Amino acid sequence: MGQPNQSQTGQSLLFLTDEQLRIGIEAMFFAYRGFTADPDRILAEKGYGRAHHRAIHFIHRSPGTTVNNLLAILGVTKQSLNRVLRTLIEDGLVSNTIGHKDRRERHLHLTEAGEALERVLSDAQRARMRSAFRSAGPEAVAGFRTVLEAMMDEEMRRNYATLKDGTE
Amino acid sequence: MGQPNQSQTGQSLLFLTDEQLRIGIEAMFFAYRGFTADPDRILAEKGYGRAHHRAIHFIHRSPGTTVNNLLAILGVTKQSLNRVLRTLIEDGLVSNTIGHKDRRERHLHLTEAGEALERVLSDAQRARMRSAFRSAGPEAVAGFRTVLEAMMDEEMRRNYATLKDGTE
DNA sequence: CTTGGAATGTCAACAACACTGACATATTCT
DNA sequence: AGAATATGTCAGTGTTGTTGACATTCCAAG
Repeated sequence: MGQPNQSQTGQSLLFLTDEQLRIGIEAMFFAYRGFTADPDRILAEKGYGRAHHRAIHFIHRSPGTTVNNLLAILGVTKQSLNRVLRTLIEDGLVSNTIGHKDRRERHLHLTEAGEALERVLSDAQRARMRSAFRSAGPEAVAGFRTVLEAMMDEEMRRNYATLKDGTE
Repeated sequence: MGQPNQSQTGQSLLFLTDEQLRIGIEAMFFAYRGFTADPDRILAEKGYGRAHHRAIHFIHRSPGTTVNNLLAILGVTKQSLNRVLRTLIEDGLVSNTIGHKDRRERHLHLTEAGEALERVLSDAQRARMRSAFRSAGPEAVAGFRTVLEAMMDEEMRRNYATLKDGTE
């Protein structure tokens, strides 16, 4: 693994050297920091954290989703999610309605205040993404997406794909 | 800015719609999870966390670096870094030598055991990165890097650039 | 040389948020 | 009726971030 892999078919695989991979790894690290920096600032002012942002984002994305659905997407324990959800409901940002088909389920929606916060957060995040996309150009963006998709766990790739299709 | 990319009929800017940006945002989210998944598993077995991994990675990358250098790169408080560093030193993974030019500084190095753990961790992370790069191809990788670089904060982009050059 | 400020690093206490485990409740399925 | 499912809660623990206080070392002005 740690071995240099130069004895392949030659220079066509130069982008797979350990050095290139290290650069990719550090690019991920630093870029993710930028990716979360703007929302983090807004959330900190309001006494929320990144976990609240994730919940708000995916409830906005899939209105009426259940707690179990959210659990699968976020990949945290229900105790952890519940703590976040409880504060969001108490603060009137998320509503919690009993399912009519299966009354065990709780369907989650953003309230008007919740949608407002979501907009502020995603505007900030989108602004940075837009600026990065614009300066990189469409082909770079396509490559960006291709690599990220290949980096996901299989299970997450499925979540991503269904979200990508917009079919929920 | 200078060139006419903006004044076109919108066709060429389709990749900047809010929907496309949302997909990019979620791709970052899910991919980062995959990116950290393998090291996280190894670290959990040994009772360490992601912060330990970051410290180990950058000490390996820049042997002899000082605590202050590391602080600038990692972007955390010195108290937070110190806790992590202390356990690594206690466990014999990192060595801590007083600077001879400036005796306030501590120069950090990985011990043999530290290098061994670094290798295990980065092998795991590189394996995933390599597989993603290989299946995506060189052009996608170039785009990936371009977009990530544009997404960083200015300050982090400087850190990244100096690391990228390998000049420290 | 001494002294005071700046730089560097360490210790202590606290908060956010993840985890596990155990358990309660309501509902649905068999 | 009893098993399984979906949700919520309580208690305890660990990592990692924060602030505040403090010790050590260096350097430069007096």
